[in-house]
This record gives sequence, C-alpha cells and structure tokens, in this order.
Amino acid sequence: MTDPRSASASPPTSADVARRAGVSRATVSYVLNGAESSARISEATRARVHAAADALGYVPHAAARALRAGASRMVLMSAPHVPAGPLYARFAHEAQSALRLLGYTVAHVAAGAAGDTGIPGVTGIPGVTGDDGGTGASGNEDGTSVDVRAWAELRPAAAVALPPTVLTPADVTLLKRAGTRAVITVGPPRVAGAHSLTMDQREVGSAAVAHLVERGRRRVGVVVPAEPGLDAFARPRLAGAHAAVAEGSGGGADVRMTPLPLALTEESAAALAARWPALGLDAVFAYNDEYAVLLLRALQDAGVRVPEDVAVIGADDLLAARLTRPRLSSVRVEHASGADFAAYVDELVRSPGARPRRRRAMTVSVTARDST
Amino acid sequence: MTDPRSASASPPTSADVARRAGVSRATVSYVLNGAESSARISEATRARVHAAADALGYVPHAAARALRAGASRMVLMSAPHVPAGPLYARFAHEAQSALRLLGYTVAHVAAGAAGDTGIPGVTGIPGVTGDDGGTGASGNEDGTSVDVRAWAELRPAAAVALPPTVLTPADVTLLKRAGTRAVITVGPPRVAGAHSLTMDQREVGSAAVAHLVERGRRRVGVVVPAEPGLDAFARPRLAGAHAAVAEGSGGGADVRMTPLPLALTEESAAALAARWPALGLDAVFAYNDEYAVLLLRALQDAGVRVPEDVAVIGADDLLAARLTRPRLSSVRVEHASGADFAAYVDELVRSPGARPRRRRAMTVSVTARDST
DNA sequence: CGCGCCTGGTGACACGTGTCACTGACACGT
DNA sequence: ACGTGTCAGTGACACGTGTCACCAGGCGCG
Repeated sequence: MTDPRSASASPPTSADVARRAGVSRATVSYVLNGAESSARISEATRARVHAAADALGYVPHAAARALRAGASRMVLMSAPHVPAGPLYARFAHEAQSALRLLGYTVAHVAAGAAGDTGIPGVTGIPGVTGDDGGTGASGNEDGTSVDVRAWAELRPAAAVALPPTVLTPADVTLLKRAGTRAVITVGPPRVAGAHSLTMDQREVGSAAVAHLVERGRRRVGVVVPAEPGLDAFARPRLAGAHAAVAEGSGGGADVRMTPLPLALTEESAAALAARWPALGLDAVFAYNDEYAVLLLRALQDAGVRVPEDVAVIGADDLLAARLTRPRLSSVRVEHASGADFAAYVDELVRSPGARPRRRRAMTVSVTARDST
Repeated sequence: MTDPRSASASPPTSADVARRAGVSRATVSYVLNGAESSARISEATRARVHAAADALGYVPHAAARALRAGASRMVLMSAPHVPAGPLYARFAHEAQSALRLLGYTVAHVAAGAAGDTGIPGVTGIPGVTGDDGGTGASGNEDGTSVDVRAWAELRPAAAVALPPTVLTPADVTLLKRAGTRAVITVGPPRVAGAHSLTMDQREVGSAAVAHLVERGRRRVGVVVPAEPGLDAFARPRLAGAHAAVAEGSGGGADVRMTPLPLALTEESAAALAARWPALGLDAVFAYNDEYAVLLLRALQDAGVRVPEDVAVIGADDLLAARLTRPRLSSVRVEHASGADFAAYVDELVRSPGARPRRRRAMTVSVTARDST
C-alpha cells in the first residue's frame, strides 16, 4: 500500500539517534538541546550525536515535547474572516515576526464562523454533529463557542483575539483553566479577566469629525459599510464620530450627523449620490479610504463638487487616497509596532499573576489634503 | 506569586474527571470520544461523566492526544510575508474554512524571513544564536531552512506552501520523513516529490498581452513591481507576457516588449511617466490593478491620453479598476474554490502512496473596459 | 453444577521527550 | 587507604491520552 521508497515506516525518534550514535537517549537530549550548563558531554560524543541526527533527518516531536514541558511556547492569534485592510495585515505580520524572534511559535487560526461541526477533536468524524445533543460541546454557561475549545486544546502560552473576534468571559475562563498564561484582546470590547490592548477605533471617528468641524462644516454624513463583516471596525468609528459632536470638540455644538450605509459597489455608491441633494450635507467622513474613493467618484459623476459643495475625508491613509483628484484627506492610523506588542505578550507570559491591565497602542492623526 | 483565584494549579485532566465521576479513566475516554461502537457504557454513567467534565471545564490536551494517535489532523499553510492581494486572502480563507469542515485544524504559520534565531525548539533561549556553529541547524544538504524544521516538529498531516514560499527538495524530504502525508506546493515552481496545485500566473501575462495584440497594439510595456516581496507573483506574469509574443498568439510576431520597474509610490510613477515619450510604447500591461491605477493617474497628469495614445490593462479585477476614468480593463483571475482544494488535500492525506500529481486550479479571462 | 454469552466496566501499556538522581572511573590531597 | 571532587554519561520517571485485553457478575442452557 505504501510506497517503500519515499515514506519509510515512521519518523525517527531520539531513541533512533541514540542507537545510531551508540549512546543513551538522555545524552542525545542533552546534546541536542545545547544545555551547556546542565551536563558535560565530551566533544567527540557531541559530534557523533549530531552526525547521527543529521543523517537520520531527526526532528523532535513538538507534541511530545510540549507534553513533557507542560507549557508550550505557542501563541495563537485569531485570523479575521474577512480580509481586513493592509494596515491590519501589516500589524499581524509584524507581531508574528517579533514573537518568533522571542522564541514563540505563532499560529493564526480561524475564529470559527457560525455553525460548523461540533467535533473539535483530532479523531472526530466530519459528518456527524454529535448524537448526545447539546450536552457535550455547548459548555456550561452561555455557550462557550466551539472554536475556543479548539484553542484550549492546543494549550497555548498566549491567546490573542484580534477583532472582529470577540471573547466571552466564559471563553477567557476556559482558556485560563487550560493553562493559557496570557489572554489578550485587541480592540475596545473589553472582556473581564483578559488583558487588553486597546486600539480604540473610536479615536478615528473623533479625529475625522473634529477636523471637519474645525474647517467649518456642520452637517456631517458618516459612511458605514453595508458589509456585515466589518461591523467590528465600523461601529466604533461611527461611535467616535458621535462622541466628538457630543463633546462639542472644536466648534459649536450645532453639528448634525447622518449615518450613510454604503456597500462596496458602484451601484450602491451611485444610488447614494443620487439622493445626495436631499440629504443636505456639507461634509462626509467615510469609514475607509476605499469607501471614500468610491463615494468621491460617484459624487463627482453626479455633479457634486468636492471640496466646494462637500468635504470628504477617509481613513487609514491608503495609497488610493493620493490617486484621486482632488487628493483625499485621511485619518492616518499609527499602531504599536509588532516588537512592542511581542514584548507585551512576553511580559504577560512570564508573569501571569499580574492583574489585567489595559494598554493603549494606537495614535491617530489627520493628513489633510485637497478634499477638505 | 500567582493569583490563587483565577489560575488554579493545573488544567484538569481526564483523570480528574474520572475521580469526580467515580469511574475509571478509560471510561471517561470512551464516553467523551462518543465511541458508540467500541464500548457499552450505561446511560447513567455517561451522564455522570459528562457532568463532571463540564463542571471541571475539562478540555483534552491536543499534544497528548496527537502523541498517542501518532498522526495529527493539522494542516499547515504558509502565511505570506507581504500582504498579498484580496483574492489571495480570500482563497486562503476559503481553503481554511473548507478544511475545517472536513475535520482538520488549520494553522497559518510564517514562512520564516531570513536571519532568525537558530533555535526552533520549545525551550530555546531567544537571545542565543547557537554556540555550536553551523552544525546544528543548517541541516545536511543545501540548507534546510529553519522554518521547515519548525513545521516538521508539529507533525502535520499536510503542509501547504503558498507562494511566495518555496520548498526545496530537501525540505520536502524532511517533511515526509517527519510523517507529513501530503506536501503541496501552490504555484508554478514545482518541487520534486511534492504534489502541486498549479496556479500558473503566466497565464495572466499571456492573456493580457494577447488582448492588447488583438486590439492592434504592438509595442507593449510590462510594469513589474520594484518591491522585492512580490517577485514570486510578478516574474511568472512577466514570463507569460513574453511567452505570448514568442508564440505569436493572435497577431503578427512583430511585437516588442519592454519591462518597466515601478514602485508603489507617486514619485516612482511620476518618474516613469516623465520618460514615457522616449519609450515609444502604445500599450502597457501592469502587474496589478493597483499598479495600473497608479500609472494611469501619472500618465494622465503627464498629458498622455488613454486609450488613444496608450492602452492600459491591469490584473486581478479589483474594485479600483472600476473607479478610474476611463475605466480600467483587467485580467480577471478565477481560482479553484476552497472546497475543491480542501477535498484535494483530504484525498492526498488519505492515500499518501499516490505519486505526485499536478492539478490546474486557475482560469483567467479578460474583462475589457474603456482603457484598451 | 459446568459452560458460554452478554453487560458494564477497569488495568495497563505505549506514544516521544526532558530531566533528576545516580553510577563508574579516575585524580588529588592528607 | 580514604574521603572528596570532577568527568562523562545512564536509568527511570512523568507528562495526558486512546485502546487492547481482561474481569466480575448475572443469566440462560444443557
């Protein structure tokens, strides 16, 4: 059945290496883990062990190692369902690299969409939803979601929930119960018991509206994505916009705000532009530069002048903002570096006793161009 | 030192569950794995076990399970360093979801950039680069890169290398030696011993050039990204463009081709546009719609008319292509669905004896708009 | 009673690793 | 000769799980 040429019986173990080198398994372990301090092995023996390991293509079994060690050095990060923006991807990538430099193995795992197989395990049969009703998977309180169980099974050193992933307090409890030393949520929805890195998207909305008000605009539309997946990012930005006018930051408190749902299609934008005159707005803050560019184009096609009739500001300062005419003003988001984040995670893993803290990790600034 | 309230001593094991339910550990295992067929446990006992497990918040230890089982159901996919386009992200996400429905645990792991700690293990100390010189990590032949070792340590059921990740034959050998049942590379660079899912980017270049030639253009520029990270995608597209003219597809063989490096900045685009008249081109194929939009804007600013003076075509059919004036023609890429891919992986895992095959998984078509 | 069958469950082993405690062998100082 | 110390290395256990082989007791049947 199996091809005898390529796939030999089973992966080599440290016992195989020991046999080949003519030493004990303990010696192999000492040599390969480079523990200078704990044992003294002669140079000749070391060489023999290394040679044997290389010849056999020996690679230690991570599962066995983690089992013995009790604590693994794995960091789990939730991967977003919806392809998020480039900054987001950059942050995730930076964090990953920095953590790896600190000796962690980083894995991005999907944050389970709704309705998948109730069997998270290794030997589960895909088609079966579980005959024992809700007793097995649904957990104790208000529904520990199944993906968190999968996370807990891996016994990670740290778990990082990136938006739009949300963790319930029950999730956090389960993870901590499974030995996770640091549970970190990124974003404003704070969860009891978890550390959090606040990247408060509300500040983006506040900064945008403050900028518009400062320029004398008073009737502000706010474009919110019609796509459901982006809610986790969009809602805080809208909330921030509202907060800014409530505080009356900058100018008078006579600012009016109108939410404008918009899908990422030309049709949707054209429809919005068609009813523009009836809205009576003199400024608009779009969730994103992508939405802003889309709307800007539709407005211009409909004869609305920017910035004379209406000021437009986007967010995230994407390249696209610089390619429109007029060039698009944008809220620039500068987030913590991946190295900082990694250091924070590492600190938490080392001293898990510390009570949950919050840390700000984002600064925003307005890049003013020609559209406002 | 540790907070006695939140983090109790150690995660509960199946032995704890057994003690609490007043049964043996074997019974717990039978009940929790739902093995109807293998053992007969009374309903009352089953209920007691489930209750105990829920009360304790018991979650099985994946490492121990994998160790015992020998083979895990984990699929490793390489995560690109550079944030690739939205289609790419979509494919990766689709594949992940589909695999999870088949009962696999999918993890994206970074495909190690150059120069990191030589210590892949669990107990490695981050700062130390390894005192034993090159003997330990560098492997046997031409440098098995360290990240592949990390992959092999996890003993995945399957490993998927997405571009720009490349696997050497030595890498493939190492993985197979570690028990990986399916090693799959995606993209044209075929590797001996590995299965591959060819998503041949050359077809994109061929289709674009064929379209331009069909419209009567003869002197074609090809924009290639100056960013090094995109080489894996860009080079094949350029090669495909060359191949198209070599074959003389469509029109005469008198087509001339000029590569045009371009960075994703306004300055770079302006510089290229400035020397445009000297190039004497009547058409341009850009690696990507992003680059195409950037160049289009720069050309228009420099007084070059599109499509009268020069035809412009991009690729990937992004939203941005529809927002320019004139609207941008683009090569649309339709890749295999995530479900298909997952089924392929599953098939390979089940019967690893099959000799490496190749499978096409991409179709391209030209969406003609106003810029050509 | 002896024997076999079924129900409901348990004891023990193996998976591969890291590390503590220990062992010979040899040198040295008194 | 004896205690002490160092060198080079080994034996054995524990980590948590899945599963094979076995067992106690009840019951039917000859």
